[in-house]
Amino acid sequence: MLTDHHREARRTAIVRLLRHAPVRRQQELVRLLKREGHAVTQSSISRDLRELGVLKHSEGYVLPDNAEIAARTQDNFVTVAQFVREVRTAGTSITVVKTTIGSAGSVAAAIDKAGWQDVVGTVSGDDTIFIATADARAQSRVLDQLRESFGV
Amino acid sequence: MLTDHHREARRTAIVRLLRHAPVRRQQELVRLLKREGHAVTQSSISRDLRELGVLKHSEGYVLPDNAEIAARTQDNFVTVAQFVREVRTAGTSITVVKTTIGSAGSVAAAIDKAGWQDVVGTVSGDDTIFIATADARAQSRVLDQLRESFGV
DNA sequence: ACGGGTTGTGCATTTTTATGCACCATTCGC
DNA sequence: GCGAATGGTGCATAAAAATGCACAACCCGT
Repeated sequence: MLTDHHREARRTAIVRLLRHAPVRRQQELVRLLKREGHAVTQSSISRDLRELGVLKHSEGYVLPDNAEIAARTQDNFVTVAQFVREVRTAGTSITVVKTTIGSAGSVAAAIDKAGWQDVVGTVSGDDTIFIATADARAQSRVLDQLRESFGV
Repeated sequence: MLTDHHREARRTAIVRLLRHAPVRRQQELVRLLKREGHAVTQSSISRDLRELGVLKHSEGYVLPDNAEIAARTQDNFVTVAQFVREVRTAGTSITVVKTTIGSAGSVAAAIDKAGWQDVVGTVSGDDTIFIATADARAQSRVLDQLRESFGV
């Protein structure tokens, strides 16, 4: 049995995949998830979709609105991940996250709420977030977590 | 092979049934439709739902929004039927339709658009429509058509 | 009147989705 | 440390939905 974390990470990936392109069959979703490192069968996917409140249209699966998604996952990032455009390092202590215009505040709030130990602090403008870390090693761990959370 | 009219009448009934209560299986819809006089099998229902753009949620079928429904049926009444509360005769030449507040105009427009020969004219207030007919026989035919169109 | 084309439908089957059951890992209480 | 409870998962299968095919009815052009 895997951990809750694996399940939540998979469900976050499902949401992202469904936003990205139409998926018409659960087996197709199994294949796409496998490509991302999530080994899972159709029966678990069926349960995930039901618990996420996803709808089935003849042309593909449709996500419920963001409020419902947020309520049904334990992932702070699932509803803001879509606004993240780019994650890059600047030197050894600053990590920069670019978002869509106007969304930096929401994304920064989600990062703060995650309470990552390695984050010394964050500051956000309109479409840019600076994340400060103590050193390059901490920066590297934060980068990994950002990439996992936002799927970039 | 039945006529287009039968198909459209059945699809209007499907929309009304799905608004009324949750339906989780196509076979259940077959049964509900049969109760209303529509003899049809699961395979035709599957096609109807696809062509109406209906979505499947784990707790039941979900209608797309009204604009999409209107575009996918040939029925003027399908989107306004839900606002009709009561249909009664007043004497032998007037039929009164009660609607939700503010909706009488939309419902009256749909009746006008239907172009029923027996309708001499209509007048609508905020939540009430008067439909004039030449005589009791014409009134009876209009009543039948109203009941069929609005499912009351 | 006839033939061809189109469309709706049901039957039977295929495909897809949901679920019962068993197993395993983790957590918690004693 | 151990046993019980809980929860996630896959396997196999049941249930549900989608679809290929054949047929029939209607419409239209000749």
